[in-house]
Amino acid sequence: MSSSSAAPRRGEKTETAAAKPPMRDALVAAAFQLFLERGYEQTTVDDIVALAGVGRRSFFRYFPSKEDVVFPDHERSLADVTEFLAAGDDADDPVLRVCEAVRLVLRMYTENPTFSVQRYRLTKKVPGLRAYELSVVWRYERAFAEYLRRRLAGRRDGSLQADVVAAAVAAAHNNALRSWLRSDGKGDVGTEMDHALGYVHAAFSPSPAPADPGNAEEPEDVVVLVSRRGAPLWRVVQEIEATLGRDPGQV
Amino acid sequence: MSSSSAAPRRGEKTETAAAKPPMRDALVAAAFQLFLERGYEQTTVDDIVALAGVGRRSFFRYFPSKEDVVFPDHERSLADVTEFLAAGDDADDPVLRVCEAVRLVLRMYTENPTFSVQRYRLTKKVPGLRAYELSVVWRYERAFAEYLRRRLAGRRDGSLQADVVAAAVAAAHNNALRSWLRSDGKGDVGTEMDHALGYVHAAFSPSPAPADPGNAEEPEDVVVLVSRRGAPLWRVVQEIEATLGRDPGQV
DNA sequence: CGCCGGAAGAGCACTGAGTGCCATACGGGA
DNA sequence: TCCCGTATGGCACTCAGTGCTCTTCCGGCG
Repeated sequence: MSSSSAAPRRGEKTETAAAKPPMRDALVAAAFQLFLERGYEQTTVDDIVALAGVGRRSFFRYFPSKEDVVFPDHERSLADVTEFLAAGDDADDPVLRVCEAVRLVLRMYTENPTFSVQRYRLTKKVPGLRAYELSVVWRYERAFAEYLRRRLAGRRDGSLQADVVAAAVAAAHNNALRSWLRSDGKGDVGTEMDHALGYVHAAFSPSPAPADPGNAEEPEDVVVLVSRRGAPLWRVVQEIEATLGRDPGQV
Repeated sequence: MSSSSAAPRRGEKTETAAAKPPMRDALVAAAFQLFLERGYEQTTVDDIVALAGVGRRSFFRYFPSKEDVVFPDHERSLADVTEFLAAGDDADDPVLRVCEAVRLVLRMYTENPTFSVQRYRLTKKVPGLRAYELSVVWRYERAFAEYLRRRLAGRRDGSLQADVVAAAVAAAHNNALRSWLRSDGKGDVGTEMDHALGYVHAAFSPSPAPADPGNAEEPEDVVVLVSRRGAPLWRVVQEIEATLGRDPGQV
């Protein structure tokens, strides 16, 4: 019901990664059936394992906590994202690379729209699940920020830029995703996501100094002119400082 | 040890809000003493109440969960932030208003540096506390985003801008705050915070249409020119679209 | 002076999540 | 057939969190 595994026979070991045991899927299916019937908090782990016909101890072998059964694919998705970022070429725009990475996360949601919508309804109602989802999203954001920190190393305010851009990309992703989930998975998320990411990318001057000259990408020319009157003076000074410091020699 | 209450005598009711019972502070003090001695997870609630000399049930009267005792001031701080944002004039720059609001959060940390540093060391080590802190930060971010959503209503991509700006402001705040906490509370957080917020504010063209003409602030003139070659065409189109759509008539 | 009523706390029993440990069943290889 | 590693089931236990009741304290009031 939940994931993409296609009937791995028991005991079969695929050469690359672990084949998903059917028990895991059975637990997810049983859990969601009960969660949708009675609600998350009204369902105990004993109820789930009773419906799935397995022992209680087995549940916690597959899911470290009751909350984990609601997000069965995030571990793999997070691994995909970090791998994707680690495999990146040093020539491409770091911000764009993160935008590409966040589309991997989106893909995990769109692979199974009905499941994602059901889960969204759950997380919207249950505070505990909302908190858990936050910690999941935070791990993606950390992966983005650490990648950007590596790529922006040496740049002035590189650490700050990494954190802010990672948060902005994640927020844009969440905005488009939630809009899509609210509409029951109808509409074109991809386009909406690109629009949101385009907004973020335009807001932050990307302009990486390409390590490999002669590659396909040329650095962007960005001009930012900020003029303010009547505002608190210290604010203006900081804005100018930040604008100038964002990428020296470019403004 | 923890908060700012100055010995409210028992039974005394201040006219405005609830006077803080000393038991609450005693519980926080006992909890932190044990947390620092043996660690968070190695300390049970029974240990805390035994040290504080109160009944176990009383602990949960003051703190809904064991995690809450680590963040005893956030509820008040969150209330301050929402109140501050609700009291805002419709004339001022919404992004700057949020930047001011986030300084209220910073103030809560700087009011008691040693306490904040101790808590930072705890949250850095304990995953459960990290998750809890995320949910706390998320509530601030939601307050920012909802305020911005109100102020940017009607604007194209107003909801998106609200989410992204709120996330960026929160990320800038966290970046400066964490840097300060890592250095044991030494250094000038305020300046660092202003620098980070200035970066965020410069990245997003703030330009509110002032509801009250003739107020102190004039709208900013912002010109953003993005030129890219060799990049995926759809990306360029989205960037231009996002840049143009950010505030019609301004670019 | 004694009674009363509400608020704050203590004590207790209970549910449910999560863990450690051991027994058992299955399946492949020697 | 035996052996061994793995997957699973079955306890028993700790601990967070909750509902309930009883007590205590305190201020007001007849």
